[in-house]
Amino acid sequence: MERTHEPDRRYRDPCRACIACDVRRQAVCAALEDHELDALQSIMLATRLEANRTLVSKGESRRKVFTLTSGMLRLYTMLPDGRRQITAFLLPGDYLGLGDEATYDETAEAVVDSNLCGFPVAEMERLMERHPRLQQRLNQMTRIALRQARDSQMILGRLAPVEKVASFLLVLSARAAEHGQAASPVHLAMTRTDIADYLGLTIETVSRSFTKLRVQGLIRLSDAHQVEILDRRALAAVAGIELR
Amino acid sequence: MERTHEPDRRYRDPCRACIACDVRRQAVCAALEDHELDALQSIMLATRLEANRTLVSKGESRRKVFTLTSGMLRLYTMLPDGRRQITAFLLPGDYLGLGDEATYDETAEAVVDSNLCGFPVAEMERLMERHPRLQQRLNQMTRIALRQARDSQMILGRLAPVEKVASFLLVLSARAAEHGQAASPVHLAMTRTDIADYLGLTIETVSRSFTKLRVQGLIRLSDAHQVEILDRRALAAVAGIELR
DNA sequence: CGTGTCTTTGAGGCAACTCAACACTCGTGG
DNA sequence: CCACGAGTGTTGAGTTGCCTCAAAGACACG
Repeated sequence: MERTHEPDRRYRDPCRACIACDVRRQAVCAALEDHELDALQSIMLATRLEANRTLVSKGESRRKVFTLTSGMLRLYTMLPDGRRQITAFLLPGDYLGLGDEATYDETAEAVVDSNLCGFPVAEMERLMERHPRLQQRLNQMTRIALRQARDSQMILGRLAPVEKVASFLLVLSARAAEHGQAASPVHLAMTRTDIADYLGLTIETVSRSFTKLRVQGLIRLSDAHQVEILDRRALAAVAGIELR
Repeated sequence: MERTHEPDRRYRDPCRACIACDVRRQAVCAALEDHELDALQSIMLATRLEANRTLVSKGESRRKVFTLTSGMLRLYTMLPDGRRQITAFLLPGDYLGLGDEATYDETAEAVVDSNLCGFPVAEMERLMERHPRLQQRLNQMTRIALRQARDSQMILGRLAPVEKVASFLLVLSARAAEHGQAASPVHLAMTRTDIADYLGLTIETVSRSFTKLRVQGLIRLSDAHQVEILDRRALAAVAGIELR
């Protein structure tokens, strides 16, 4: 499933200026005024990543950081015996490289074909010195990531399988809404294996949980990757979790 | 177990200047030079917190932030039905209030009698503007917390009970060593209930896991709260996790 | 129309949870 | 001094539910 050979296929698309970017208002660059974007754009390297390709591997030296502009990434770590824990799914606007260590502390792979803006770490740091708001924005994104990780701890540690899946759907729905998309037909770009490795379950249990929610009339599955939320309130009750 | 009545018993201890503080080199204040400490000290309010007292509750308005100087705190959130997930144990030098929202997003309680430095949020923010390194230090601590939370996701999602307990011991041992204490007789200040709520287990399973590790000769329990690590390598193998 | 991937469903076993009892420590008070 | 009770931890027995193993269905692609 995961390949590691040459992660990047770079290209420059002159038509696609930062100022007209889809995630202009959600990514790090939201911290900059329009007229400041050039500085960012000049060190930016557009990157296309095919589905299931590895962008960066855990332990690799951390030379570049990225903003996801389209598609989806999964961040994970793996145990020696192959068990995998996905710690986050990145959506457009999200940032990769929040850590400040010399190496990446997680592997990042594309869930579907994705586009990214890559920035050399050294130049990015120089830029942040000149534009403190860029730094601030990044710190804010780190705090958001921390909150999400702690929510995830609750989900992993204390929720039953059906509850996990219910809360997963609600979180995805909320995040889609934040990105200006419809909240209800939730599109699950990832496979059941990904969901299982994110929720600490097996694929069979994930599948059975979807079935349970469907039978109870809380969701409708037009196909395995399109989930219509029929009863949000009941779903939230099953999730047993506060909606943000 | 948790009480919420008047969390703070304040006192000023003039003999105990910041400059001579136990956690001078580990807490936020490590970012300041000795001669800059006055600024911090002038807005500081020493706080003593008895075991099992609540310092801040989830949802409460976030008026103060804290540095733990001695003792231990647990951070947790609770589901409506009483299930609890502890997301972190804070050790001396750790910071409470990394989030930037208007309210605390987790409850913090003392595991044992603890001492803290409290800082009004508004004054702390003003101080950070004047001392950017303070801000930087806080951001660094946020990134460390994020990494710990993601490690915890792996532990919660993919490790078996014995593996969870083994890795818990190793993490505590490593953190004790960071704080200049002995790595081997690990002192577990928290109860089995706390450990269970941190690792996503029941107290019985935690207890049985300790017994298994003991029977296998990996640890020695002089009492329930003193764990001697007899075979660190084997324990790491059981934990199945990289040692940082 | 085969082939491979992904998903769903079924059957059975095992491990973690539930329930219960007991050991131990530490105060308190008779 | 000992009895008592509360709180905490350990151990045992039984059950439930998730995981394992297996098979079949759904779908895309060549």
